[in-house]
Amino acid sequence: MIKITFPDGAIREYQSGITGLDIAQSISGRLAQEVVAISVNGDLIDATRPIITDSIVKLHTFEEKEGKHAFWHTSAHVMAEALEALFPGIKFGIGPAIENGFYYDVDMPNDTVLTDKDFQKIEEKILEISRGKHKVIRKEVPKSEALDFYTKKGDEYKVELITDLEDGTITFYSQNNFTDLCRGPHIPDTSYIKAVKILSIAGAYWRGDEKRKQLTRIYGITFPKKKLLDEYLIMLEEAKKRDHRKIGKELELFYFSEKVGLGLPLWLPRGAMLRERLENFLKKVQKEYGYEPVISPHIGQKLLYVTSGHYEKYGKDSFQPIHTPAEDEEFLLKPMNCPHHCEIYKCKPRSYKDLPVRFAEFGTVYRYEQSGELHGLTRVRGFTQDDAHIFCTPDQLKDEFKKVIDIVLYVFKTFGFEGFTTQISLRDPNNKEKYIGTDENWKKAEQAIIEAAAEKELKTKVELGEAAFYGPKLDFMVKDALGRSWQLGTIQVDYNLPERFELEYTGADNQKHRPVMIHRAPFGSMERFVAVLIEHTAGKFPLWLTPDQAIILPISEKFNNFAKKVANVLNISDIRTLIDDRNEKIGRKIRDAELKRIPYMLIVGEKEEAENAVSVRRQGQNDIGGMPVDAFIKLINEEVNQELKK
RNA sequence: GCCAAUGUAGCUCAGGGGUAGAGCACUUCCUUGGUAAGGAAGAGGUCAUGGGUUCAAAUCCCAUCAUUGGCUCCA
Repeated sequence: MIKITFPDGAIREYQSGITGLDIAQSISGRLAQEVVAISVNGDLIDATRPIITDSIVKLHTFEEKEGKHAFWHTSAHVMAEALEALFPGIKFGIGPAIENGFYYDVDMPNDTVLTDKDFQKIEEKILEISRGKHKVIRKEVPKSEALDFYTKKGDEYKVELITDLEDGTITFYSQNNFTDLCRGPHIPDTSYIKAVKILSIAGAYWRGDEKRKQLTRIYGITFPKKKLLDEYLIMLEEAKKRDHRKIGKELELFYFSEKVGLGLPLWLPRGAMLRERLENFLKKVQKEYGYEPVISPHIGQKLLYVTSGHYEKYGKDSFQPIHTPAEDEEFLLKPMNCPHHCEIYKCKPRSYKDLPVRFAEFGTVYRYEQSGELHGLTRVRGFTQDDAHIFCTPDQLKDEFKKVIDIVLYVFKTFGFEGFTTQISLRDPNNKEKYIGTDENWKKAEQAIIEAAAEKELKTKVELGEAAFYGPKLDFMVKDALGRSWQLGTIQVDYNLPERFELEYTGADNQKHRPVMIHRAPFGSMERFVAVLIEHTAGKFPLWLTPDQAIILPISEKFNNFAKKVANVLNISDIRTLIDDRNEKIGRKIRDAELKRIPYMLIVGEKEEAENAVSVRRQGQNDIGGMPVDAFIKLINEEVNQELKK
């Protein structure tokens, strides 16, 4: 007999060799139907594998991440079998489970091109295989046998994968007529898969290497219940409705013109006003934190970026230098604000008594992004960073870093990004050539970030090799209303630019010292932040920020004059107010205002005119009653104050 | 940059070798209506661009450009 400990601490005894499924069965028949994988002493394994020693066991259903992973991994295998049946001669790369579903990279036979017209027959074939209730069988194989299997099959991708594996660790999983190299774990049999959707196809380089062959990547998702698939598809529809490109067009916030150039957004009046409000919001916060505004031009001498190291690192992948006509001097479009700010620091001698100095600028920068990478406002070629650079003494670094964290947290709170995560990006210790700067400085910088984050009690994930080339960083990722993750704010420590620009301050000892620099952008860029905010709010911006706060809807044209009077009063009181004086019925005006996501609709007719009042309707709600104009102004002001409260 | 799909009116889209279509938006007229679409008429398009095939191309073929979904990249 062996002892099995459950997550709640309960211990039960079972025969040695019992499986996860048997354990589930001993608890309830229903559970046994739902368990798709188990963890034994922290290792995720098949629910059908025997357990032979005392163990801590956790049962996973599709509800859990681990269960989904096994479920989708098996689904990838089933899809592979379906593809092999439909397209004989197809070769397989890798086919993992991902956050939402799975994919398989395949090499289509004879250059067949797969299109979305093939999706349905693939789905049908997958369901046909699933219904067969084929057991998923695990088999450990020696490396020689594994190589032999795929060499005979003619699948060079799998052969390459196996060549890199160590003998003795190789396992195959089979279901029905299909065998795949796989670490597992997998669900017990194929019948768990009840609903499937092939989502999209895309090209993907073999092993992520653009020099190697491009395979076809097929994305799909499966569920143990049809209902779950339907819900997922509804969620996808919802995400599409929130797409910032769509809402940006509907609300006339920004526009892309082919003539202006790809990736170069044009901010329309309502978008520009919104952005201006965002900038003012941050300027106010920054002023409180002791930042000073600076302004730098959009181009700079090539030498500036040679000094900073950006030219060496990115020169080839940037917009190419601009030459002056007479002298043939070279200028670069500004890809970063920091070199300019370093020169501002150098404009006069600095004393330790002056530090820290904090230069802030909404600086527009230009970066050459590959054409295929451009995407709405989230990936553009010209964008404005809410940039600032803090120059401080090494002793001040941690405190300054913590103050920046405070600003970022305040920003996130104000905009309702509750579920953010943070990532500390450090240098890859095995690949130091990728970075500039001394080991000692890197060590100090990394240490400061780790400590500051810990002292601010941030839950961080540490990633090696993700640092910027000049220093480590702390990034903030927010999840929007649909749970998608976006990187926004960033804080980076930099010992290298002060070195390269030979920045100095005079210490209390009357000696020259080198300051440390912090780069930081709480929004990241105005473009990306607005995009994420649109998707997060579905275009229903907070009242203080939204382009139009109120719209007056006269019942008929007879009340247009009164409407103008009210609008005038409100606009004078800094409430951004429109009038809908079209020759339309009130129902129509309400509908259009709702679709424009204007927070307050003020209906005025005979009764309101007599009482100098408005009848108030909140967007997304119904009539919330009438009130005097003064009372409405108070209501708005209170709501705005509430939104901006610290 | 690479792979694939797409490109028809301001927007969303249907159509398809032989008069260019719908809904919304727009203009004018009627209507003056109390909480999510009042009615009528009108205007609006070199069917992305350039070539080719054809008696005839928006439709078929090729190239280019752009958009979308991925891949690679991301200071």
